[in-house]
Amino acid sequence: MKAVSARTPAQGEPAKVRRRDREKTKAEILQIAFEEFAESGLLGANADAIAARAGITKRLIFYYFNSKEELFIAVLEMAYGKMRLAEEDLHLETLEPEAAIRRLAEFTFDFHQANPEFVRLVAIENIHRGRHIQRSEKLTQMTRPIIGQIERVLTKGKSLGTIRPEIDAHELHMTLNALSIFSVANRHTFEAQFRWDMTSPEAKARRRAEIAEVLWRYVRSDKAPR
Amino acid sequence: MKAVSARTPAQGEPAKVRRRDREKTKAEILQIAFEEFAESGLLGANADAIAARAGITKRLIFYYFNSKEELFIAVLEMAYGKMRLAEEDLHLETLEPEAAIRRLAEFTFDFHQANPEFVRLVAIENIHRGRHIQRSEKLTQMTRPIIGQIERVLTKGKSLGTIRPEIDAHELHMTLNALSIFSVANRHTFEAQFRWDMTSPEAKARRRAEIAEVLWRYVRSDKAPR
DNA sequence: CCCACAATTAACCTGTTGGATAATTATGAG
DNA sequence: CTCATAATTATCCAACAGGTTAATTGTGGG
Repeated sequence: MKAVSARTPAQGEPAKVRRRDREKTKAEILQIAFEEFAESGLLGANADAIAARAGITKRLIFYYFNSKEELFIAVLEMAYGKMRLAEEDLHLETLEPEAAIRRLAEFTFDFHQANPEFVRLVAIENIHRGRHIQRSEKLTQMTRPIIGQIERVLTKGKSLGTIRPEIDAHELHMTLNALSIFSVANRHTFEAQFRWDMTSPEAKARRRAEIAEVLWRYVRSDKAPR
Repeated sequence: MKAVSARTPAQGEPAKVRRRDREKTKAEILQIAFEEFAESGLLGANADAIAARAGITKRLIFYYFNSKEELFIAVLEMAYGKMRLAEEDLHLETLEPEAAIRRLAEFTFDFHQANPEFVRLVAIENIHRGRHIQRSEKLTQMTRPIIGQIERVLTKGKSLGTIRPEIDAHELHMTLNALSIFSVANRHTFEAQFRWDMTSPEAKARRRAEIAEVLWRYVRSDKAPR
């Protein structure tokens, strides 16, 4: 909470007097654009609406981000950046293989459940055939440290004989993401088809356990039945 | 191939003279709308473009389908109907549990790979929170016979002791669909992040086998290691 | 043969919305 | 204090696109 100007606004006074803070303004636009894009898609999101919610003029959006598409790319960069950060906090190395795999599964599931806007954004970007993620230097460069973590868990498990030698880190990651993302991304059509509530705490808990189980049974060695 | 009018068009003559066939015109609009919606989404798809490709006037679309949203619903109904039909041709009952589960996995994978437009359409409908699928009588009524088939396989496997008793048909179906759909729906962001080609014949074959393996290892009983 | 009706077309209308032009205002360096 | 510059606003615009009005034309039944 840094001082914004010479005039100190009275406590509780609505901050309607916009201070000229480049970074803060950009960050606010980005956050609101994130929500709007996740809600309505690239085409559905409306620049006027973003400006209104951010309490600024539409022109400012283009002043800082040039075009709607570039704004969308910036939003993607921010969203993926946050996930990457969260992944770094996982310390799978400290755990035994089975615990590590289960923790990884549960972490991924929880992350997607807690960030449905992110999941929707990814779905939207895929509808657009990944054209923006490809165009972004930052995103094509951005490594995903989680792959390294998974590889280390697998190596350890394979040498201990508790994990099958043929398991591949990328395939595992794909399997896990597929399972985890589906629960958020395909919620609506699935619920409509089967009248199956996927949002209740019980349904979520069940699915969370199920995914961890699927994953562990997939990787575990046949020789070491538990 | 039924006769369309008194005048028989010469072989190879472009059928630019539109015959006044209500059902045929509707079907053509529907097919092209399906492709356009899958390609560009509900908002991105363009009525003029659909009309142009169908060789008719835009007005006809609204004459037959009232609005873009209703056209989209009709497209969804057609697409889900086709999947339902395909599912009926699966005869899992004739197979032993393991073979049935593997066949189910491979069938589902192949269907999604062969019908990426369908997968995209489902993703698009989910972005719109399933609002159209909910509005459609036909779709909310439409049962999915595959669930019954899965249940019968599970029952058989459980009584034989080859499938774990706690496996649930809906959870299994969700797991399989998640894995299968992901390979099509999230192709682009996944490929961009990991530079992992998911479309080569080898990658597809590998993934296909992997999914069948995941599924079987998930459902099989601990007592009967193969 | 003809006419009622349905299929189809041509032309139009209007709200929306990315984006642009140009003026304004706050701020910090000197 | 002041002035150059950057942040911000007010206003406008042109294209696009969903939907409509009204006219036209083909066809099958009488």
